[in-house]
Amino acid sequence: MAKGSDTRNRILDIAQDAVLAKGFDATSIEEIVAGADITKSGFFYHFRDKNTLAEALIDRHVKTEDELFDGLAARSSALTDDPLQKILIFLKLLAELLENMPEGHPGCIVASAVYQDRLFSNAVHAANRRAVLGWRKRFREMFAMAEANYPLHDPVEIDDLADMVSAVIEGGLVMARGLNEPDLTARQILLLRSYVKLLFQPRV
Amino acid sequence: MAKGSDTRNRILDIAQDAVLAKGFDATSIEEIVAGADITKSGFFYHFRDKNTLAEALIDRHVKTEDELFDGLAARSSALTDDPLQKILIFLKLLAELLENMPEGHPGCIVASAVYQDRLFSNAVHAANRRAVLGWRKRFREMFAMAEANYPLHDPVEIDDLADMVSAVIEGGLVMARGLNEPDLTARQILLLRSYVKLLFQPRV
DNA sequence: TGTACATCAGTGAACGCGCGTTCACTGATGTAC
DNA sequence: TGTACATCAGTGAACGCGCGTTCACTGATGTAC
Repeated sequence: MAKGSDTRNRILDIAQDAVLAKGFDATSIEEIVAGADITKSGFFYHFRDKNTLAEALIDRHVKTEDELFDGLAARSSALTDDPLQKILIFLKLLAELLENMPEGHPGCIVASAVYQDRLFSNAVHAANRRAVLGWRKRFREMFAMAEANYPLHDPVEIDDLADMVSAVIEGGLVMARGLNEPDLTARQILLLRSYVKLLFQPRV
Repeated sequence: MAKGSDTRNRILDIAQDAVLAKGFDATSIEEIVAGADITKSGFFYHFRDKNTLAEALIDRHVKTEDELFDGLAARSSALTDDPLQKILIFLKLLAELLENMPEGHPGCIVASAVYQDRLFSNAVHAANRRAVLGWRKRFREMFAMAEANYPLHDPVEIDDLADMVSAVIEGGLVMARGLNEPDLTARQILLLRSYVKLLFQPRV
């Protein structure tokens, strides 16, 4: 009944949930195939081995997240022409989105892989690296536009600022999990937004 | 020759390195005892099971880190009486410290456990929670002192600000690992410092 | 000071179970002529 | 339109290995009388 690519996506869905809940290593192929209602050999038809699953998981996750960020950027661009306001709206929308996303926020898969990296193949390592560099590039462009229009009130590197978006998200997710306070990440994003405001915004 | 507590600490040292390198699950008791030059049964004399090792690892790590933070706080207190300056110096010292600590920074063990938590017993979970709450309490006190003396230039919660220190450290470590840029974390701390300055410091 | 017993810090061998992976095979669908 | 072959999306059984854990035992040190 189900086509091959359906099964493959079902495997990825189930695997993602499990990996976010308890880590890649603790997620067995056995439990994935039980959830997807296929046999273990069915799994190996779709993925050469467990590393290939990890790679696919990261790549798909990054793609989803990129689309999500693109959407937020488009929405904030539609609301203003000012590059600084665009960032501030973007961060506000991001915080709202994270607040309404109690479990399984984006970012986790990458962080989760980062903390087990010796375990993984170079391909997985590389996928992770691409993901983080992609975030840096995206946010750097946003901040560079703001910097061109507004003088910084403190001399900081735009690249570092770009990384701070990812760092605050990732760190927020770690804290949110450790404390079981799902909205902690959103509040951290709003603090970052406050920083951006103080850093760029002309003083009254 | 070696006393019991020496062996125990040797086990913890070796386990910590391995856990930071590849995660708790991927670290086998076998490899730990090989490094510590004892037999597997020797390990089980010191730790009832693998969960108990995780607990001990977190607790010891938190203790070390608390002492480290206490040291930085004492040094910055010695340099100034002003509560805001104290925070700024503290963050500067922290950044310097992280810069000179290429591998195995503090914070990792907790984050690493956070991302595999379903795997662990409640005791491990609780140890992690205590750790994060301890950080919040420490930094909240520092920021509360500053707030009492300086008006905030943007209305933010002191508790969130306190969490931001931990979040930026944890997030920075994730990014640093993902990109293999060890000094990324230190630079993120300095950005946080810039935020604190802009948020509290009277404008000229 | 000597003896008896207890505790400490382990050893060595064995266990069973779960896991990732392989392999030969299969029924349904697609394609060529 | 029918037949032959190929590909797709799996099944089912078996594998071997590594892992966490257990258990009976041991030599060295500490303590009581």
